[in-house]
Amino acid sequence: MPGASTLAALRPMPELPEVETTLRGIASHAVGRTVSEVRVHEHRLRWPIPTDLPERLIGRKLVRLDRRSKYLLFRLRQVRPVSSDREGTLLVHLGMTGSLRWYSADAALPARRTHDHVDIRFDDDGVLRYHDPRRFGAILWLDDPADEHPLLAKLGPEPFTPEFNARYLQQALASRSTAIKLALMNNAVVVGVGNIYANEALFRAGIRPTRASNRISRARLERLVEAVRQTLSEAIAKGGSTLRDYVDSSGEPGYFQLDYFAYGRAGLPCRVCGRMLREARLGGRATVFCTGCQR
DNA sequence: ACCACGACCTGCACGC
DNA sequence: TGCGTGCAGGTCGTGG
Repeated sequence: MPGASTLAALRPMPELPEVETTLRGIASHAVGRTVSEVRVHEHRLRWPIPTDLPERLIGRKLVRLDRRSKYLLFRLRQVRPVSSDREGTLLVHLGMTGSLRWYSADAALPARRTHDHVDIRFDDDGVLRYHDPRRFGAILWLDDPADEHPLLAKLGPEPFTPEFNARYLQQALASRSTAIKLALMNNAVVVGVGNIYANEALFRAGIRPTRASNRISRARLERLVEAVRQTLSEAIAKGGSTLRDYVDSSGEPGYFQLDYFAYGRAGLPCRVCGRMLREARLGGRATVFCTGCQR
């Protein structure tokens, strides 16, 4: 068990693996259910939760649950009072401290705690509860086609699709002299890479976070693409890194965490070469790297 | 067109 | 002990 200060330094946030883990946890319970009740206790998130959210959701059946970038997209189709092809999308973003937890009907729903902002009840009496201390998250209703919504329209490729490859990256970065770490975290370049995984992927790829984006060889971009995928997929496989605030959809405090090479390790010896890891600030974010392993 | 940075928000660690 | 300060971080919006 690491000391308390170490834990604090390693407090992960809902990055893509955590969002993916949440999706998988919820989908098995909620898909196919119809919304029966919606309670909004606090509407002040990043944007106000629409006041008509209950009437939008009630009587609609969750037909699919998708993820685009770090957005969870609940596809809902009208079934009551009359069935129709009307479909809409509930968009949920966890911000930095948000979590969604499913409470099955088998047990009594626990009393609301501080920062429990929304309850969505389904026809089997299961409840999806949104919790978000810092309220950086978002809950919005999108009329279809949701993909044309401004929040989704200009997003870059998903890291696991074939579109995200070294050729694409080289072209996307060709006109950018900005630091590669900032480019990686730019959602127009590729989605789903936040601060933690940007640090880790760059370490694994052997690329200095401050390096100019358009000064990286194709071969090294190949390595970067692989590093991004490996870092994310390892984290997903481990159930998402878990942090103080983040709880997965069943409420288990995740004890899974990537063995970080860089993130949160400034001043500690590099696990590969032993040199002391350096810290810089890039775009206001903690940036950790090894002067020996990363060029 | 591009880029840097402020703002949003709470909880926690830290120093005086 | 208690208080003030800074940091954590996703991402939109703004100003350069």
